[in-house]
Amino acid sequence: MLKKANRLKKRYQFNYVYKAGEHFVGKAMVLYTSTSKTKNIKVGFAVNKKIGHAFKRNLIKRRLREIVYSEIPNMKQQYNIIVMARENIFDFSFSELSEEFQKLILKAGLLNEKIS
RNA sequence: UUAGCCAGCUAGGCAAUUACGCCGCAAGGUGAGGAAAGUCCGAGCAUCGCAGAGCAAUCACGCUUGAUAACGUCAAGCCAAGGUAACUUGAGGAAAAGUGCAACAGAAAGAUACCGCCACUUGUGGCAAGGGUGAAAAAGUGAGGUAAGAGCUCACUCAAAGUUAUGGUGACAUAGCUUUGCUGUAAACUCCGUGAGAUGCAAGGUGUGGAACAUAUGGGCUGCUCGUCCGUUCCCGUGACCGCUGGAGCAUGGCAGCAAUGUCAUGCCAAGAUUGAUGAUUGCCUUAAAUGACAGAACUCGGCUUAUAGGCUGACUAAAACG
RNA sequence: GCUGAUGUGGCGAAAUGGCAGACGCACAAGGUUCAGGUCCUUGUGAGAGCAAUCUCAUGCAGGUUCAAGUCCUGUCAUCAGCA
Repeated sequence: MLKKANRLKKRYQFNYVYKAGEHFVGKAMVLYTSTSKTKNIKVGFAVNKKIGHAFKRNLIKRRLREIVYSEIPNMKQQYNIIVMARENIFDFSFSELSEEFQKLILKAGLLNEKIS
C-alpha cells in the first residue's frame, strides 16, 4: 500500500497542492494539504538545498517517509499532502519529528474519525 | 624518553522485527564509498553522412629512463632550492634568433659619469678605485702596474660556452684543455619539440503525438579553401522502452621486477533508481570507547585534488640519559 | 548530470604587474537656516599605541616575479544557463 501509487510525482501535482491547498506550519516542517479525486492518499516530500548536501537531504527524506507511512493507516484518504522540510530540521531527532508530525495532522483534521 | 619525519591498514562484526528498490511464477536472492564528492585530466562508448583532406588559429604539455589502453598520472633516478638530519618542494627546454618590460630611488638599469682621482691648465682630456641609490651596478681576493687608474698583466678562486677522456641505457657526474666574463623576466609576446576534429547518456536508438514547407540566398558541430553528401528531410513536444551494467572486473596464491607494474593458475558475479530504493527499533560479540568523522551510485573505467572521528602497525632522523 | 560567470571599505563599483581602495551612494562632524531639506567643507577598513608610527587587509591556500587585486595552480562560496 505504501509504494509508488501513494506518491506525488509530477511537478504540476506539487504546484497544484501549493496553490489550491491549505498549509500548517511546525517547528521543523510545513504540511501542505488538498483534497483529491483518487481514493488513496498521496504523499510528496520537499527538501531543498538549504538543508545541506545530498547525504543530509536523503537522510531527512528517509526519516520523513518512515514517519508518514507509519501514520497513513490512521489518516483520512482522498487527500494529497506534501511535507516540506525547514532549514533547522537536521537538529531534530527521529522521535521529535514523529511527535511533531502527529500534532500537525491533528491540527489539519486529517486523522480518521473512527479512531479519533 | 622527548621532538620530528615517511609509509601502510581500518572506516566495526553477527543477528532479529518492520519498511522500501531491483531480480524471480514462487521459495527466496540481492541492495552505496574510501572518497560514491569536486568535474581538474586521460580513455571506452555514442552521434555529427561509417569521407574526409590541407592550411590557419586556439589550447595543453615540456629533465631522464621505465610503467600503462591512455594521461597533465605513477615508479625509480638526475639536477636545483629548503632543512642539523630523516626528508620535503619544484610548469625543471631556449634569454648568445628577435621584440617588449624593469615603477620609485639613483649620475647611470646592457648602457653611464653626479661627487671623486690624475694631467695640463681654468675648461678640456684621461680614469672608474672610493661614495651613496636600488631587488639588481660590469666576477671576487691579493700582487704587479700607472700621472691617476682599470682583467691592463699575473696567481688562486667563481661562473658560462666549447671540447676531450672516464663512468652511466640516459638525464648527468668527475677530471683535463681552450675561449670568454655575457643583468633579470618566457607562470610577457615569442622560438623549438610533442599532442589534440567537435559534442557529451539531457549522447543516441526504438516507439508515439503534433506542426510547417515543396525546394532554396537550404542543411551537414571553431575559421578559411577544396572535395563530398542529404530529400528516407526539417521543427516542436512526450520521456514509455532500449542505452543500463560481465568489466583495461574482483579475491587468493605463485613467478618476474628496486619499484610502478606485468604475467600465470584457481575461484567468484557483487546496486541499476528516475520525486530517485539502505530508515526505525532491539539484542549479542570485539573494544579504552560503538553508531560516533567525512559523507550517498545516476553510462562505465584509470588517475588527480579536496573532506575525514577514533585507533593500530612498521621504517627512519635529531637531542638527552643509561648500557 | 552537464556548461559558464563572478568574488576589492557598510552598499554599488574603478584600478598597464609598480604608493590598493579612484568615483558615486551611505554615515559622522562643522558651516549656511528661525528649523529641516538643498548646498559647501572635512572625515570614515581592522588591530596596537598618548602620539609619531607600525602590523594586517582585494573569498581562502600555495607558486612565478625585485614586486601580484592583476599572471599560474588548487580550493571555497555565490549566481546564471541546458528539461
